[in-house]
Amino acid sequence: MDGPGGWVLHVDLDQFIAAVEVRRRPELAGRPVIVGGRGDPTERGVVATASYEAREKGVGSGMPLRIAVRKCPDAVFLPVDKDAYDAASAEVMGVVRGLVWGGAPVVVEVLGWDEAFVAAAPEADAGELGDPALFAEEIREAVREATGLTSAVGIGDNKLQAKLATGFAKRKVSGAAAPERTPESHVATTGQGVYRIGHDTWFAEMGERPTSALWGIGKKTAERLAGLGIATVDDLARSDVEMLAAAIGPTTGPWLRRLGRGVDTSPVDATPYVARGHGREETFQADLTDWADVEAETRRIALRVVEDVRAEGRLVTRVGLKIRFRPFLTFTRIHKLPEPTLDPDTLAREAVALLDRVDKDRPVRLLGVRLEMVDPTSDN
DNA sequence: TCTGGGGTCCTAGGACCC
DNA sequence: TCTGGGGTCCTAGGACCC
Repeated sequence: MDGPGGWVLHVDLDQFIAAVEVRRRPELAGRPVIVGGRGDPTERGVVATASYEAREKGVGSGMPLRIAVRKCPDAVFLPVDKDAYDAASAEVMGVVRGLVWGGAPVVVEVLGWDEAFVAAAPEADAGELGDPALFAEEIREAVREATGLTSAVGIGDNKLQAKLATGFAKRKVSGAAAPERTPESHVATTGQGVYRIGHDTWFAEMGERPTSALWGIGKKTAERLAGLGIATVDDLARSDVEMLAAAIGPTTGPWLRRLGRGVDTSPVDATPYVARGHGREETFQADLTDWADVEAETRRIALRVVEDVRAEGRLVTRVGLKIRFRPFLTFTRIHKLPEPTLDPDTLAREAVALLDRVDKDRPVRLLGVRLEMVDPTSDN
């Protein structure tokens, strides 16, 4: 549901991880800061976030730390501190949830550490909502005042549009060139850090962009679409839905076309997130060559995941194993248990048993264990 | 690439049953 | 053997996102 005003807002914190680190260590302000792995750029690991100063040197998310340190040798490297980001995120989301719009507390759907959709509650007074851009500024100011963290806010007629609008808002904040605009869509432009896309401006904003600009279309899907003669959002919007269904899949094909048209009917849903499962995986600093070590590490990781799952008290129905061999060959194996259980030894043995279903002839780079839990909304 | 870790959802194919 | 047609369950992998 989009709420009484029909608007959806999307809040996205600026440089969240780097900002949290700089907030608690102000002496880092203005320096290139790279957060990733254990904070040691000689180890295996990738960049989680790079500050603007590091980005200017060509460092970006997902880049191996060993490459990042070459591009930016004077950067400060910090380990990923999940607990700190969890806490900062809870601070921010608490502020957002406390906001009132149209006389009622807003509906907030948290997307991750640093993002949330916001909509007016069904019981809000539509006549009192006013300009959504003003409320967007109110969100940004409330978050900044309470936490010291800055953000951008996108406004849309649905979640898809709001999410994409935030990207445009950030482009303005970071000082990069604003997206090209038609005279009509220029009207939609609001202050720094806020941007609106609606059905009225969708094709002017998005039509000529590549399909990969859409939320949900990555490199692979963009390439597949290009193979079908679909390069831009306009092309996708005009594509034949039967052809897409046949070429891409009965669910995904039609969904892609809806993306191209800026259509998204999914509601802003404040229901607390319930995980399907939990997993842990670990890339070893040195590949494991002794199979006894592989079994011992699998057991250790499995027991860690059991602890995570036990915290929720839901029984485990499936046990999955992920193994990555040198050089980068990845396999998954999964097994449905005859009976759901939470017994650590049983689950660890199930994980180790899955190792028998892969070849044991190469050094092991990564091991992962995933435990899927009973669906809380059904009997099993 | 020197290529993390935590998730979600979808698809395809095989097994199995009637 | 010149080997039906669904429907459902299970597994492996792909793709995407933060």
